[in-house]
Amino acid sequence: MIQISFPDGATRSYEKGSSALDIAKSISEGLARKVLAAKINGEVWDLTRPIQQDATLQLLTWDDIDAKSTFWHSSAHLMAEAVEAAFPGAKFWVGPAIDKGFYYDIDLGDRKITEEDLASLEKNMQVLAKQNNSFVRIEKSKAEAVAYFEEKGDEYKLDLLQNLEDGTITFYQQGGFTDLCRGPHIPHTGFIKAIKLTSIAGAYWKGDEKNKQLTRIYGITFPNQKELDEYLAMLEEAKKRDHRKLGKELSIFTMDDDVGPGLPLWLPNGTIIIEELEKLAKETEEEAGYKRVVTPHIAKESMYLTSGHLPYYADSMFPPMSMDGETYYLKAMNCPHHHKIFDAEPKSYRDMPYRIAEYGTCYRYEQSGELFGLMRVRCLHMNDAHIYCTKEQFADEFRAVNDMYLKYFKIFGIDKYVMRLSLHDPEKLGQKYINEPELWQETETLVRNVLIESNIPFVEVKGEGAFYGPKIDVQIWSTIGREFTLATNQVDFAQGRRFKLSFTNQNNEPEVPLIIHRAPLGTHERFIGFLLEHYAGKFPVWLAPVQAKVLPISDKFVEYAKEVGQTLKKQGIRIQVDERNEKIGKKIREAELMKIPYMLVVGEKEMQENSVGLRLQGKGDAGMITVAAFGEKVRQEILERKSMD
RNA sequence: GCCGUUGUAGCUCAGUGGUAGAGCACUUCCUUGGUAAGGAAGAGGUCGUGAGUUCAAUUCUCAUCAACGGCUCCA
Repeated sequence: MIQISFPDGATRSYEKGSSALDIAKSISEGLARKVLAAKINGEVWDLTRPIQQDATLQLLTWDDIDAKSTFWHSSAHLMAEAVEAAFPGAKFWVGPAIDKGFYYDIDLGDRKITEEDLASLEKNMQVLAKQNNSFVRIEKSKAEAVAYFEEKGDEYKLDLLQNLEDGTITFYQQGGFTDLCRGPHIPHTGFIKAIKLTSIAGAYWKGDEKNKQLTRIYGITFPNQKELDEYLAMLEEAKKRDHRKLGKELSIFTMDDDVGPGLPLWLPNGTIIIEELEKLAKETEEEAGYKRVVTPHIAKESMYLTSGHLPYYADSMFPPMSMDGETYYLKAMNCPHHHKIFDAEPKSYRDMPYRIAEYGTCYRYEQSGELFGLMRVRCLHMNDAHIYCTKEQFADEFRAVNDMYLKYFKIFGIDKYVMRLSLHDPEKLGQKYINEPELWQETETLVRNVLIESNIPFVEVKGEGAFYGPKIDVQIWSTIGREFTLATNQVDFAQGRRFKLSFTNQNNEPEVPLIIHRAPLGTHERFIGFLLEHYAGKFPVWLAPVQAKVLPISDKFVEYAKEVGQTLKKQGIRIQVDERNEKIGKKIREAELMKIPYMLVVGEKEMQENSVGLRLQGKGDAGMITVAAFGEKVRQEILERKSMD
């Protein structure tokens, strides 16, 4: 007998070799029908795999994230079975579960799969699923496994095998499909009731662009049709929040073929948001002891050789231009210019920390396939600043920058983000990272400690650092699930020396400053793209391009509406008057669609009482209010940069 | 940059080997209406661009540009 302990603390005895499914059945038949996989001693197992020793057991149903992964991984196998039937000889690389669904990378040889094929694959998957084929775990020795795939001529699986240790290799088989696979899997295909193959894409083998491109098919499955329908409906909802769609609807920005890809044109509405953000940044930075600077958009090649950017990033800078025998580049970053400002006048320890800030315009030649609305562009306006400080000042300065981030996030109500401590990869020292192993260690520890001391939750990621030092990136996800770095806070121990920057310390010796690069509001492009999605276009009053719109009931009240408009405009409120000869319902509808926070309906009653009929966007009629009281209320909300309830 | 898809009016989208259509938006007129679309008329497109096939191309072929879904990249 073996002892099985359950999550609630209970322990029960079972016969040696019992499976998790046997145990589930012993508890209840209903549970046994629902359960998809089991966690044995914290490791996810097939339900049918015999348990030979005492263990802790957790039965996993659809609600559990590990069960979903198992379910989707099994669905990938089911899809592979359908693909193999439709494209005999197809070779399979890997087919993992992902956040939402699964994919499989496939080498189809010369054949091509099209969107139309997806429908027939889906149908065949339905048929195969209904056969309730079991996922059978088969153990083989490595030699047997190698022989099997050599016979099959499958170089992909042979490659996978190479990296596996000698010993037992597991295969899984369902219906007519067998695959090298670590598992685990759900008991049988019958659980998969609702299937949607979502897209076809190219994907480089092993993610390396020098390798052959495989065909990747993405899909998602559910244990019932209802959940699939809900999922598809949710995707539709997400599309409505897409900043590209909202940006057009709300006249925030536009793109034009003649201007060029990735070069957004900011329309008047978008420009208002830009200016409000800059106002916020300038106030905040002024308060935090930054000085403002302005630098040119171009610089000579020599400066980027000094900075060390050129060898690392030449490919993603716009090609150089030649003038008077000199080579110039459009700037892709502001730091070298700022270093030159630091260097323009001699500095002593009394000048430190020296903080300079600029909304710098940068140009980056992002690969054409990478451009994405406002989130990934070729012309960007960065909320940039550089802090030059002594080693002793570093921790305080770095902490102050983090605090500034948190202050901003509070204003914008940003709570869904991940702070990522991005470190170097020791294997790439000298290639992707400056070859200073000890300095890396030292600064990474410094940054980590600041985060720990400030009680900021974070994750560490190797190989994501800048070439000159570690950094903290704030990661966000667009409504369609793409990941972006919204803001960044970086340490730089390299450029100070490269630019021969120094200050005179208290011992009258020259000392190289540490540099902090920071951009809490990221770039206008990405930040506004993010805000559009974050607020679903419903900007708080202080950011809203039009803060209130006066809607006269009929022509008779246009004069009064204009008066109200003038009064509020004088108070600094961004206001419009809808003078058109339209019914009030239509004026309201359009103001609602433009997501204008306050609609001021004016007619006979309001005119007599020097009032407006207040309507709140998305909430409806809020009753009468005097013009004076409304002006006071809105001025206060703007001043506080109040977020909408 | 790579794989795949798409490109028709300001927007959303139909459609055809014989030089194009709807709804909304726009203009004018009628209507003066109290909280999400009042009515009528009108104007608006060299069908992304270039070349080829054809008597004839928006439609077929090729190239190119751009957008979209991914991959790679992201100072």
